[in-house]
Amino acid sequence: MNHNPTFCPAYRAIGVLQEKWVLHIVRALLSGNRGFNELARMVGGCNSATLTQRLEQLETLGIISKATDAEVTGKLARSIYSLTTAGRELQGVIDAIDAWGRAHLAEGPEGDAGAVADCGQAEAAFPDPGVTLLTRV
Amino acid sequence: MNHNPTFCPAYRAIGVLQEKWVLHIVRALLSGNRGFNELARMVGGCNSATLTQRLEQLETLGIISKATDAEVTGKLARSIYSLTTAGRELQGVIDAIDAWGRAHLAEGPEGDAGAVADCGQAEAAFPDPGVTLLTRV
DNA sequence: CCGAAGGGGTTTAAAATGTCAAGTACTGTG
DNA sequence: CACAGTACTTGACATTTTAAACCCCTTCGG
Repeated sequence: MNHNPTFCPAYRAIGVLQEKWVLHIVRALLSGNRGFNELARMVGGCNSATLTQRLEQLETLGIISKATDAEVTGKLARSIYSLTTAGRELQGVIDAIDAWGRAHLAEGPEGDAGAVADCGQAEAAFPDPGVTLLTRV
Repeated sequence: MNHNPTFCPAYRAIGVLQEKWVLHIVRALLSGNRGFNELARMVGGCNSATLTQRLEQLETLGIISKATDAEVTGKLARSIYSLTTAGRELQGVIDAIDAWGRAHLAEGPEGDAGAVADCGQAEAAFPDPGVTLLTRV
């Protein structure tokens, strides 16, 4: 088996989804449309530079779309990011990851079993670093 | 909503799966156990240094396991990587990504429509670079 | 015995990427 | 008017990935 990027959609899909933050962004957007700073706060740990870049890439790929809120009076309109149809269909991927995570990552390396909060609809802003879980060596 | 790493399995799962190459490695391993070089060829584009690191991390996470094949004639210790139960359960995630990829990434930016090979069981070795699809800016 | 080939890596420095703290530009609020 | 909020940009800095060597070991062909 090979996963030649040119011919294999799955290989390419992985290439897109494995990019840092995209899964987090999609997950945040699945729960509703968001503004830039709002998104930044939700994915917790992604700075504006990286977020701007990812957002542009995802827009180019047709996964998200950016709308400018015309309601705002002045020149600076509030940007609103939302998922396109293609993006919304990533729900299945997120669900699968979510299910796997609950089954195998419930108690982390720290041993905090029982602390499996739902976090699906929580609202507090966490300025937490985007920990990787993978121990860098 | 927040995806606090400490309390949210989904957040952590994303953290693990978004690491470069892990999805490719898991996908390769889902089709059978593999040796180091074999794996390197299959994920096409991942060099040995990175692969070694990822493999170690995935082993630590309990997603894959490494065995040394003692059967080989003489003392040639061929390493064999395989998925653990947890790793095998990522099949659902891969399937979801695969389905999404087929639906939305079938014809890439290059416009090579119709070239959607199955690639699920293909065997040729592709020394292709791990293209990212996301246009770096 | 020697060299080439295959397997399984490690080491190196450089290139690619990601991150951080600031700063820009503009507006609505107190 | 100072300040907070919006959406970014910038330039220096840190981390990650990468290619290319290099090492060890075994089997195969002369």
